[in-house]
Amino acid sequence: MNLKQLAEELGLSQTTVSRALNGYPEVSEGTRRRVQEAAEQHNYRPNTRAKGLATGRSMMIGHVIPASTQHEMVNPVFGDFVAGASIACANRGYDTMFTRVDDGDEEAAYRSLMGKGSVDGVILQVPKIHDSRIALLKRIGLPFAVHGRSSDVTDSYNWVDVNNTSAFRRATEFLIDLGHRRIALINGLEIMDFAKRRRDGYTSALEAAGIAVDPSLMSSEEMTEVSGHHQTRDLLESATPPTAILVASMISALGVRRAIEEAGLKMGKDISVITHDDDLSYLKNGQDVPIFTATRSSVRNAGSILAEILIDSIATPLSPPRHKLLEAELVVGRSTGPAPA
Amino acid sequence: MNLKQLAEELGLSQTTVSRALNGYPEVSEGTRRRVQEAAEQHNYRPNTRAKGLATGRSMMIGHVIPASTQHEMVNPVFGDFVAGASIACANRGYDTMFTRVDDGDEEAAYRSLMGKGSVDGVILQVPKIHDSRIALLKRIGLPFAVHGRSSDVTDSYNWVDVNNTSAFRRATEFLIDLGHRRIALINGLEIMDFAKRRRDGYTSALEAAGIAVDPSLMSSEEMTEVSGHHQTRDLLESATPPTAILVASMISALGVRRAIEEAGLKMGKDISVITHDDDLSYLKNGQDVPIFTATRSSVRNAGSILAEILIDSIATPLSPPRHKLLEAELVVGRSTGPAPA
DNA sequence: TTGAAAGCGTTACCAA
DNA sequence: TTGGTAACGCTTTCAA
Repeated sequence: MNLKQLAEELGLSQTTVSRALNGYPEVSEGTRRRVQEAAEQHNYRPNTRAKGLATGRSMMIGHVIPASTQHEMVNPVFGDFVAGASIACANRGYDTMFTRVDDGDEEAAYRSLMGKGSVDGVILQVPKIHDSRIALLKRIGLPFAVHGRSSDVTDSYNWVDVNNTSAFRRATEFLIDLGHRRIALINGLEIMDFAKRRRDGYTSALEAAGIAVDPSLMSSEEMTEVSGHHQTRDLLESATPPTAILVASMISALGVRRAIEEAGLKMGKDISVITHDDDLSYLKNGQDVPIFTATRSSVRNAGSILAEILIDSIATPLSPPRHKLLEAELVVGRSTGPAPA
Repeated sequence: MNLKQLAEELGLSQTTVSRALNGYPEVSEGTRRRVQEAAEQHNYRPNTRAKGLATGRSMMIGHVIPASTQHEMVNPVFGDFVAGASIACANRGYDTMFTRVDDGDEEAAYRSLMGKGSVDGVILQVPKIHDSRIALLKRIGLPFAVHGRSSDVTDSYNWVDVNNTSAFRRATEFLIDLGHRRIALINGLEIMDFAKRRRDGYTSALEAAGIAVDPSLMSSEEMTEVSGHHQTRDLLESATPPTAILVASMISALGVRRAIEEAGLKMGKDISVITHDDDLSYLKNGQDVPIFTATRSSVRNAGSILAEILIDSIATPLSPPRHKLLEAELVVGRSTGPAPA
């Protein structure tokens, strides 16, 4: 059933039926009800492509996943983020599209999405410290928003991020408070912006406590079980092994646990381990200090906020962000778009 | 740049340009080259929605993810499957769309996708033993293919599955060969078809070896770390604990490991544990017997084959599957569609 | 080998 | 408050 047939059945014009269904004010209440009922009864849904062609919008938000980030899909937070974003999109009438590309084909993918008009905007994840995608998207004019920040990029853009720096600072402080002095950091690749921020949090806590930063205790690799395993093994085999380990990723942590077990050590007794995905807080001077709190739900929340911001910026590219910015424990949202016209 | 502009620039009609770009034979080679070069140079891409409207196809394959299956997204095999499918789709010119729905809204989601014409077909995952989605999709005429099977469904449909039964039979045989007699199965929820098949493989191996199936050694719950943990704890606390555990999911296995560690037992010494995601084979009478081999790449492969099958069935709904069916170690593909006209 | 023109199912402008 | 009609950007039939 299409609009034409529905209109004929009702003895009305397509125009009126369309208006009634899309909530235009100039339709009489009686007509509107009649139209809505008929539409309901015939299970009518406007064709996406026709609607898109007429309006010039695809009502679709894209996610481009390069192969190298592929293993990120293993990461629960990826799923949480995407779920949060896609629900928020759906609430605003937007669908979610995935494009999986080989490394190096990303630029082509964005150009293609833009050229074919298949999406109204894209969500960027896992930005690098210097991320060329941002400049590209600005250049070709495809609206976007970033989950995370890109330190070296001076262009303005919208982003939402977890507060990695303060989370890792607090975690390090916690371990210091427990009496640890040799605290290792098992980090992700530090071309990733979030990894750099995490390290910054870690080093700043050490420095504040007057503990020298020891490079041999810091390790930066892909966040996989295999990497986590040998990063840990190397640490444990060194002349002066750490008494505590701070792990940036739940996936790496699998390998960390395994290596500790293999070394015959007992976690929590011989060595302390904190992972970013732990839901953790502790009492300090009678105060409950959060460390990593509900990371996964924060990320889901971030996805949903980010989607909202993106969609707002699509609807009215030059208006100020009409968004309540969050500055919650772990989620920081900020909109640094151009000033309104 | 759109077709009209490109045609004007070339001094040709839209018709000819369209034909040249879409590989129609009746275009002279000279014209074709000229058109292709101009298209290349201007970075022209046909608008998806216009093309879709004209052809009646959306060139989009959908995945509907209900909230309850959400946690499946945590499972690496989910990512692998989706990656395999989406690459295969891309190779055939199809995009991939995700719809995340609340539990119970699935039926509405499929109806909506069909009604709006947003997808040409959908991929079903994690079928239940009796799965009502299959009948629904047949009823509304939305092409689909299933990753896994639905034992209680008698309708014909296309599916690709991992051979769960034989994998779990072999794994159980392996443990029996090692001398184990009290082998536990930590399974997913057995309303899922694959979970039932896994149990069947497990029990059939026990029966073949003359070992009585002990219900107290079989546990069936959600595949989460928390469940895996307490399933294992219960097993270990029983009067007659198992000497080996067969775990259906890598996520549950996290909890299993933790529970074993907490009980002060050592894996591989006090108790043997095999997980479905292990890449495992063993020597038996001088022969290398595969157990779980490269499950993740099998699943990726399954995704790709399934997408191909789905797309073939969309293109020519009544033709016989022109597909090479696989009967590899762990992947079984089979097409049981209606006979060709 | 090429082109004109009629769709595809909507929305949106301009009249009535 | 309603309707006629021209877009939207492409494919496809029919003619030339």
